[in-house]
Amino acid sequence: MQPVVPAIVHAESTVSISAVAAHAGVSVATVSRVMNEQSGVRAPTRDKVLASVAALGYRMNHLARSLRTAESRMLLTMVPDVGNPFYAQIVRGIDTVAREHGYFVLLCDTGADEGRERSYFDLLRMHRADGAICLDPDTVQHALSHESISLPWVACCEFDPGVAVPYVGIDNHRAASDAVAHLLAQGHTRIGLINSDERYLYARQRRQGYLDTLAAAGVQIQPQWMVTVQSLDYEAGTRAALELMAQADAPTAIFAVSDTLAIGVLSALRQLNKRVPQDVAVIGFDDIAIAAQIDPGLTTIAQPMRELGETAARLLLQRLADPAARVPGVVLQHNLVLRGSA
Amino acid sequence: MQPVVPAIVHAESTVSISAVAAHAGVSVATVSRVMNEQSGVRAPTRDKVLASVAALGYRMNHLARSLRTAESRMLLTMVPDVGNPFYAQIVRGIDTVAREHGYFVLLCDTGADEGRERSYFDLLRMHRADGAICLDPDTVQHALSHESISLPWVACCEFDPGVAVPYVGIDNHRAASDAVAHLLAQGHTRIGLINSDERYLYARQRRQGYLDTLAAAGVQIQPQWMVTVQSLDYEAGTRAALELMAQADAPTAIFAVSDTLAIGVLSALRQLNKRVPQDVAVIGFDDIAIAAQIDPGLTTIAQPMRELGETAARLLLQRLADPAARVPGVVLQHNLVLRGSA
DNA sequence: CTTATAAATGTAATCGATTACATTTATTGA
DNA sequence: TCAATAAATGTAATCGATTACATTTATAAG
Repeated sequence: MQPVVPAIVHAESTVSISAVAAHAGVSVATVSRVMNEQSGVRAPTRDKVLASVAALGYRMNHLARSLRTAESRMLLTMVPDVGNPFYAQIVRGIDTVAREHGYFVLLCDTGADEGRERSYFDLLRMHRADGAICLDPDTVQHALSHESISLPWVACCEFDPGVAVPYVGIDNHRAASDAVAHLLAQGHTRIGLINSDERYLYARQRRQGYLDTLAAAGVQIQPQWMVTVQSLDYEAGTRAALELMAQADAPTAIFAVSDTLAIGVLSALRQLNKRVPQDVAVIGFDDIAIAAQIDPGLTTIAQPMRELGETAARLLLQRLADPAARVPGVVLQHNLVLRGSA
Repeated sequence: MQPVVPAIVHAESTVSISAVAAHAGVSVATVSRVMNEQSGVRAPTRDKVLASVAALGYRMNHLARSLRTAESRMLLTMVPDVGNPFYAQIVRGIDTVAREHGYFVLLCDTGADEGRERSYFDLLRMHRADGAICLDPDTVQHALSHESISLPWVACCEFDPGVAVPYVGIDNHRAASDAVAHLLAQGHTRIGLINSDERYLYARQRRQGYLDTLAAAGVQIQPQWMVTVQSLDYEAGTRAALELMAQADAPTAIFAVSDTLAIGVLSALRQLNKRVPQDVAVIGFDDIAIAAQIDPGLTTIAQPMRELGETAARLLLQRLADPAARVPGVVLQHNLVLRGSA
């Protein structure tokens, strides 16, 4: 009944280099040379081999090669949350560069959990990946630094200054400062901060940028205007904003360290019948695609997400190519994108 | 100056099973048995081995094991666009189940490109992954079906009915029908459709659901109210909506087959000073997280994204465990989520 | 205290590639 | 045409695990 597939197709999966060699009447060494496009094989021989390869449907077993050559051509990427558009864009950047260089990306969602991260790091030790890019909180990185300092990995966005690992990121202190300065320039002095989990270096740096800029402007800092959230989803932003606005002396502007949080904030303000930006101004961080779509448009600090990913991948590749080389840290430019919300 | 790491750490990467065996004074077979928690090793011997493992910092080389056992414990996941929140959620579902079963997920962004997909499928043939989950358009799947029918993979969301491959998805025809029926019930008769690339089965099915439901209601179908877009980003939705609304006889309701498109539609309507839902009602598809955050909230057809991913992973695992078993197709429930936009 | 039997451990082949080195074949110049 | 040399090809060790089978050691029964 079912008019199915010829038996030969099923055989595909078991064709080895020696089968090809036998079929072509040459040695495995010759087949290997052909497969790797090495010189020193006469054209007729090469053709014979390629014909056998085609006839048998041979695909090289990469495991065997990796075992022998001790490289897997996989790049491990550890992100706290693949679902977050910010990380998704970075991953695309990594993927682009990796593909260009013949690597595949093994994407792992750690949930910023140290245990998961540790288990993923093992993939490096087990030679299942050649190198890793870590986007997890620097505190998590730090916890692992003793055991993994000698492993080939780079840090992206987050990095522990005490760990000698190549990294790429932005100047978070300056970026936060720019955001707050913009709010100050608009006449706001009651500025709230919705910050994420301070295990993240960026959270600590942005808070400091916030504090320093307010201080420099001679604005009194109110601890109750700073709230910390444990996750970056919309609801977290909403909850934080409701908390902030419930205060007698509520802020007139809110700086959220992530666009997802900021969008949650906008929901909260709508719920409270506050107009944005007239009653409360809102500024976010990252400039994810949705920021331009909502109403009002979200004013935010743009990070070069693709470029962050691409750079991280390049740094890693560089390190793999020359493990001895001193790979520098690189800081990319952010910039303030003005839209309707502030 | 730099008070760094003891030399032993660097040695880690080269410790093999035979080194452990030598250190512990046993054979490699015994070490292997201990590592795999097999019975038949006396406690003192086991302890000796484990002590050596710890002392040397041994990590098994998974490549070698995979070569021998012919399994890599990797699951390949091919998605058209990792950046789309819909796919991101599905991926998380896959990841959860994979991890539970000791598998890692190799995530590949194909951009719905047949060539890329083909090259990724090679990972299966090269034994770098044990099985694959494919979310690409069914036309792409179809193009590959001849060569890959015998490979262990399953289809998620998209599937080619002509290819005997396990799949999980929803009833797109019914779902679209539900959406259109809701708009009809609200009194709309001029209903636009923003559909995506019809290489996708879901696009064809949803269009058919749209057409059939209108026909059943005795509503005249206007071809110019159906527009097709090539990508699912917000801008595509905006452009499509502008095109739709530029017509003399513009629709009073728009059904977009993706929430991202629908959000783009809302932008367009705002630009045109149309009120939603009073002037134009909008209904989306997927129920991604942002749908609940915007104003007005997006009425949409919810897909069980996590569950789709989890089910796909389970089907695949099932197939790997018993390649002979006839794995059925499974259809999950969608449901209409009413918010402000329609 | 033997011996039969069960349990623990060891030996060596194997997975499928790569590659140093050995051997065969082709090319060149006299 | 033949030796000398260069080029092509082959042989076999190797990567680091698993595992069937062989061997040694422990336990039980008589």
